[in-house]
Amino acid sequence: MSEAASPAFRRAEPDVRRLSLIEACARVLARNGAAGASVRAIAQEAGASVGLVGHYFGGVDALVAATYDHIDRRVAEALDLAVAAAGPAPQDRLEAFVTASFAPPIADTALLATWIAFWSLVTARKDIARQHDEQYALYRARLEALLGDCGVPVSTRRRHAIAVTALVDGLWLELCLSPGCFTPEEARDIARGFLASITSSSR
Amino acid sequence: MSEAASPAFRRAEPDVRRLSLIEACARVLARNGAAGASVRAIAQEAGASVGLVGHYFGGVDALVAATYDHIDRRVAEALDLAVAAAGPAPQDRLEAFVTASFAPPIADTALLATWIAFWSLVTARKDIARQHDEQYALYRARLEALLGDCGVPVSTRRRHAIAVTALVDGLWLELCLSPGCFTPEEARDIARGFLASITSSSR
DNA sequence: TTGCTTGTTGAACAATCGTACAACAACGGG
DNA sequence: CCCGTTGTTGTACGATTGTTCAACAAGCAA
Repeated sequence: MSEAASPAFRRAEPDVRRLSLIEACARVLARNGAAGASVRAIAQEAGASVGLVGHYFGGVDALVAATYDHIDRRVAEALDLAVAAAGPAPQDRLEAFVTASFAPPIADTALLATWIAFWSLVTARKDIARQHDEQYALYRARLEALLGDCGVPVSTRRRHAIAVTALVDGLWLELCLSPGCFTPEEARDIARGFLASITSSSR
Repeated sequence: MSEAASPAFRRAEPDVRRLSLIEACARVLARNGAAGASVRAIAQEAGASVGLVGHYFGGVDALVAATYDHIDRRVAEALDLAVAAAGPAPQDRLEAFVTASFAPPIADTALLATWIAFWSLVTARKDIARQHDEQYALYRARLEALLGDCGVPVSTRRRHAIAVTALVDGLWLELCLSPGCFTPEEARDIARGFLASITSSSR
């Protein structure tokens, strides 16, 4: 009697497997913090073997960097979605872009864990520092474009983009780090007020 | 012939030894990042043995927490110094308090490393989360007092303190994380402009 | 079916981790 | 001078780390 035993494992499309490892890494990061994100913990979370991490990413640091990159893209998509849902008015679009950082899925402790793990690599590794610079520049460029649509002149656009980014980052960080200190609504109102002071003065 | 060999080690005052371990921890954190802050690396940096860390702090996490606490106090002292040097005018004192974060010794990659290492513990450990909440509340209370001196009414004081803290934290973070993206002077100007919009509207 | 490609596994490895603890020695009080 | 206190040392220990790699098997082509 020939018995077709269930396969010991499934072969996956490279991209699919990569994604499952990345998502597992994000979950472990959120659950155990940066210190607990070991190869074995991530592999177990993904239902794969330890060797696969090395096979697809070469090392743990690279996997963390890839996880940051992936989550950063997801954040960017969430921001795009918020802007698209805001309608055509430039002011509304700018406000939607900014305040989306204080609501799910962006304001999330799980995201913070990934960010912190990534930041802890920026100081030591040069290539990761460059990756951070690039993604930060990308975010600011999007913000500058939205500011431009609201009539903020080129001369002050860069400066205001830096300011808004800092304010949002600071609020988001504290919101994730110690929720209960202030509410997402308060953060949103603060950001709104700041945007109003910018766009009203450039008209 | 009785030879008085040079002592193999010196006994130190408990506080002195604690401090030397804390400062060594900060240096290692700055040099190797959060991942490289092992008991052995810290002990070697302090010129002490591995056992002393356990003797004085009980564990590495507690040492990192103590390091954060110590550096946080040093930052508070630096802020006090900046305020004291600013003179009597409330506006000047507030501005000095805020803009001091963008200059040495506060704007420093070494400080950032300590902060990140500490943040990475906040998610996982409850007692460290409470320590963070307390120190954040302390900072904000100082800021609220300075805002009050500038005539900001009680009703909006809390909200503005949260906003200023977030802006400063965001600027400080990015300044340390990728220096060269914008200058300390730009950060200072941005913070100044924000403070002006707060204090001028409450008069 | 047969054979090849290659995604996948998991054991093995050296290195490093944090903690515990018995032995040692510096220092002050007798 | 000696003796007790205690700060200090460093080894030993088991657990865990990241990485490597030979063996295996899933899936596809012929």
